[in-house]
Amino acid sequence: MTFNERVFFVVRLIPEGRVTTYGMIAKFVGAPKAARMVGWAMNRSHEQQEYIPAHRVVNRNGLLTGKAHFKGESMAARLEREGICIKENKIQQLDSLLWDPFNEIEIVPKAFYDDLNL
DNA sequence: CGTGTGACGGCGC
DNA sequence: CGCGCCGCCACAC
Repeated sequence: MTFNERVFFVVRLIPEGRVTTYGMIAKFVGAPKAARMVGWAMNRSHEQQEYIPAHRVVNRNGLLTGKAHFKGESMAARLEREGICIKENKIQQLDSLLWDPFNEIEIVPKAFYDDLNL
């Protein structure tokens, strides 16, 4: 799997009403210092066939830094519709909503780490 | 090939 | 607390 494919795989597992951060995803896909690339992957996520809940990815402070890239329903509205409370463009109670892939993902595809030089 | 550009984050000051 | 710097790496040109 490529970097983007690994990122998409993780994002697709985020449940409704929960969020995770660019940095956490970057760590999980084996590129801990490439959080920016996760954001870039989210840009490309629209072009994917499968549904990728990109609105559930926020920055480490809970800010909706990617909101400019959502067409139609806004990023904030999508999150609020899932029961998440947002004030001043920021997720409230981030700690209790945070979905950490390292704690939550039990099984990864065999091919997940294939392209990774560990 | 080279360079610029990010939906970021960690660290230093 | 708020900057600024820089590593990171996929991709467009």
